[in-house]
Amino acid sequence: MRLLKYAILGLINRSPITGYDITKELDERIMANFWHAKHSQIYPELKKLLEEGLVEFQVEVQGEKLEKKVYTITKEGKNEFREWLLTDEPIGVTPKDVFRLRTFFSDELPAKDFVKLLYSQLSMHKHKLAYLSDNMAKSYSNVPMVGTLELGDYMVLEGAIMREKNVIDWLNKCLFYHGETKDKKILSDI
Amino acid sequence: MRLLKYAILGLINRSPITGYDITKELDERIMANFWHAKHSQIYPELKKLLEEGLVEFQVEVQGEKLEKKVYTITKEGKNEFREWLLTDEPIGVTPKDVFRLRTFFSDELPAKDFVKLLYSQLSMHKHKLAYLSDNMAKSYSNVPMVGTLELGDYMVLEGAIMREKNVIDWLNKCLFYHGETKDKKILSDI
DNA sequence: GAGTACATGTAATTAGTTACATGATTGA
DNA sequence: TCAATCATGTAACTAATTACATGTACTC
Repeated sequence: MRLLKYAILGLINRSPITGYDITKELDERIMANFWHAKHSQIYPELKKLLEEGLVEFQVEVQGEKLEKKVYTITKEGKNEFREWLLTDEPIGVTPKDVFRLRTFFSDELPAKDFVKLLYSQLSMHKHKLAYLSDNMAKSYSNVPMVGTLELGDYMVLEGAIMREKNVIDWLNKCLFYHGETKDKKILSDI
Repeated sequence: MRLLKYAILGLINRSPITGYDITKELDERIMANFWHAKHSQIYPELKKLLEEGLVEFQVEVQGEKLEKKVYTITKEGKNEFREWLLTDEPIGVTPKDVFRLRTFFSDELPAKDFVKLLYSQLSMHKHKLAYLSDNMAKSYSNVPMVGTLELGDYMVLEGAIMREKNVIDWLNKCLFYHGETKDKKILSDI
């Protein structure tokens, strides 16, 4: 389905960008909440898009001689991207989740060992939630208008926050089933 | 990281099973809520596990001549599986989500087209939630005991239900941001 | 001058999907 | 007898990760 193609095309469509910056978007910034790719996948894909005439680039020189390729989208690229954006799709297979795989088989483990894993996951997801909430608070004081670039960012960021909260709720439920009460949890946090 | 290895090993560890039935578990049953693989990936992996001495099989004959291989786990297999089950891990990259990719770029679309996509996703996720809830109601009247096989099933099924509810909440929020009120939604459902 | 970030690529390997291939069993 | 399901595999291809490879710019 060439989905990476559309992730990259969409980014270039937003504004001219280098392969390096595309990598950063997909690796650390807001897009990392629903897509990711390493630079070793991005550069070959850019080459392909170039051959297909969907993007083009101009060389910009940074400092004395460091050349960077700034990609822009072509008319054909914009058309293909818009067409893809409009297509509806079935919800497809549920993404893989290693911790749920462990949870499924957790009866093989002494309960106290699994509880330890639950607390560890809980701690990591709480940190991630704090990071995302902080990002949200710093970036938006209210919901952006429909039709703006910012609303897309806002919706996916809110989705990521809701997802983390939900995972935390689930982990707490699993802890509860293992006899771990909120009181115990608070003590363990100190 | 050979994660499919552990998914398969865990299943065989639960009880002797054929490649065909492993496929069904990963394709349609409860495991599909957090892992999946096609038979074309499973049969070669079973071969590998066999070579590594982690599993073995006996041939059972169905009817006149249809042979099936029933796999069981070896002592070494059980040890490796238990060791893996105990290891803690970082939360890792967020899984890819095509609809969120579209959402991120939704400003490129006329609002009414994106709203249509939102309603479509909402409908599909509601159906999935109904299916999962039905499954839960039919299978469990209360939470299984700690240490039972059933608690693993219960926790991941509950996790899947919570996840669907959460996605539905998020879709409704996105619809709200686009001026779609609950009233409108109810009308559109008729 | 050293370390980090910027910048772009390729090679080798592993993971996963789609298509090809074959045959038996069961129930309507 | 026909269709669906049971049952097991391989081949070709696409997607993704890890490792290899190189050089510049900026800041302390």
